[in-house]
Amino acid sequence: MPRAATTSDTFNAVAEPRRREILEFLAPRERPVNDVVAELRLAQPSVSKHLRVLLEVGLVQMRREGRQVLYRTDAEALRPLHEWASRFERYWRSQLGRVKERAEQQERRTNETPEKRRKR
Amino acid sequence: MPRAATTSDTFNAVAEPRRREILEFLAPRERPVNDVVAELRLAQPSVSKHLRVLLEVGLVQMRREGRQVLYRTDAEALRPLHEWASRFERYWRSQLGRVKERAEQQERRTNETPEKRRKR
DNA sequence: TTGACATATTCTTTCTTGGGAATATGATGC
DNA sequence: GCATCATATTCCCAAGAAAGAATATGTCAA
Repeated sequence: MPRAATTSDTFNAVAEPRRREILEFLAPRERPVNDVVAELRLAQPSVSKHLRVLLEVGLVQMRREGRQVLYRTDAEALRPLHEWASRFERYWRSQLGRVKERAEQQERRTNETPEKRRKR
Repeated sequence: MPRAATTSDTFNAVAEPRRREILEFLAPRERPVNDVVAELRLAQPSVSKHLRVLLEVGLVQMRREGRQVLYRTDAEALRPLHEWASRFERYWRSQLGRVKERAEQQERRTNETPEKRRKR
C-alpha cells in the first residue's frame, strides 16, 4: 500500500510545509491567489495545486470575485489536529523532568547509521 | 520534487494513521513491540518500520531489556504540532457563527468531480 | 551449541507526490 | 471578437512510501 493521498485528511494535507505557510497567510483574511504567490514566492501553478488540496480537505474556503478567486483559511478545520495533540498534553506535563536528558540522547543518535544503532 | 520523507519532521511522521495509533498506545507507559503488534493487529515488520520512523523524529524513546525492546511515546515531541495548531485558535473562535453554513457547503462539494467544481 | 523467542532489515510491487513547463479556462474591458 | 489579466490543469519526472513475504540479527535458556 502506498502512502495515503494528501487529500485524505487534515494530517496529510498539513504535512507539506508550504501548505502550512499558506494556511497561516490566509488565516487573518481572505486573499486572491496572486497575493499568496507574491508573499510566499512560489510559482503560481504550485500555489493553485496546494490550494486545491487544502480546499478538498476543507482547510480553506473559496469565493469568486470578478477575475479573482479569494481564498481563506477555515481555522475550524484545524481543530481535530489540535485536539488530537491535546490528548498528549497530560503526558508531556508529567514528563517535563526527563525532557532534557532525552533530547540529548536523541541528539547523540542523530546521523548514526542503522548499523551502528543496531549494535546498541 | 517528490513528497518529503516521513522522517523529515513530526508533521510527516504523524500523517500516517497507524503511527498515530501507535503513539496513543505508547503514551501511558512503555511497551514491548509485540504488545503493539497484538493490540493494533498489525504485522510485526510493519510495526518495526513505523517505530523506526517515530524514533528518528524523536516521537518515541527506546530501551532494550533482555530480548525485548521497550518503546514509549515522548509526548514532548508533539508540542510543536500542538502549538502550531494553537496559532489558529483565535480564528476558529471568531468564526464560530459561520461554521455550520460552511460545513454544509463543504458537504455539498464532497464527491463532486473537479470538472463540475470548476464550473462554479 | 542449539533452539526458540523477539525484533529488525531487505526486496518487491503498487501508487502518490511536488516541481517545472506548457497550456487551458475564465472573466473583463475595449 | 480580441487582448489581457487571473487562475487552473495537464504532462513529465525523480523520489519515496507502505504492505507483504522472506530473511537476518540478537538474546536467552538448557
